[in-house]
Amino acid sequence: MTATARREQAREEYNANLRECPGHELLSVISDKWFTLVVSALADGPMRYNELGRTVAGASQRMLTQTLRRLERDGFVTRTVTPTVPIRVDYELTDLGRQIVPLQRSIKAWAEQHIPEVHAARERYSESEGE
Amino acid sequence: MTATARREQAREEYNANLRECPGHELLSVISDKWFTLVVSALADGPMRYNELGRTVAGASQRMLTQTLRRLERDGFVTRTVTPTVPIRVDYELTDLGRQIVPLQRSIKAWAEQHIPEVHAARERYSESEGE
DNA sequence: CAGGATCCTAGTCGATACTG
DNA sequence: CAGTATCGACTAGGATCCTG
Repeated sequence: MTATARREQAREEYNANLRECPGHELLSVISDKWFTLVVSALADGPMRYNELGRTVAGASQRMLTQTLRRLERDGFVTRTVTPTVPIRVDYELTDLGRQIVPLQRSIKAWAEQHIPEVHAARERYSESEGE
Repeated sequence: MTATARREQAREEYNANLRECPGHELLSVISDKWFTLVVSALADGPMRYNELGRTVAGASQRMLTQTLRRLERDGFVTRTVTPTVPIRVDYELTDLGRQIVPLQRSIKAWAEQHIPEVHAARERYSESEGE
């Protein structure tokens, strides 16, 4: 089992390296299913929790909360609680949050330009490989 | 159960929309754990299967094969079989594959510039929230 | 050499129900 | 209103063994 253990350790070290790589770390953050949606929803201005839930329709409460917590933790949004009754919570992009919008746009631009080629490639592939 | 069914359908429609959105589709492709590694390995020139396995150390055979198949299917790499004994298979970036390198670089650039801010935000967060 | 097939586990995600 | 807690379904990913 020594070989197995050694492999496992190698893999973990490798994963650790990957996690430390800024590029991959950022990718894992922005490729989150809801990240982009929430950020672009907030790009137009601050929003309250339920308002976000309606705008980003499709997100369960759990996912919305989780995404917002992550965004707050990573410094992309601020969370402002107004302890009225009923309570009011506003989310707003930080400077960092606003700075990621251009990057998202360039990704989107690349996608719109080249995704058709990907689709074409897929069709050729499934054609030649049968079904 | 009608309400449940309706919600489920709404969610699936939403997911379908997301999948049709080029931006998210691209993100789901390039955020794959091994995609970037394989592409940048191939950026220096064609490589054989085992060669790739060594360069992208940490990938299991299964993942390597899976990633390569996806890359081939999506038109990012070509797979060339030379039926010698033993068999030889070369992988090489296509034009499309080469065109994604600049995008990866701009993502990496953003990451290297701003990830430190994310880390700082995380420290503040875990400090203030205890633990 | 370059994979395919199989099994298995750890984490992800959504639904549901409950709370300050 | 803005969440938290818990549960089950699902699946991605790795290990392992086998083949043309």
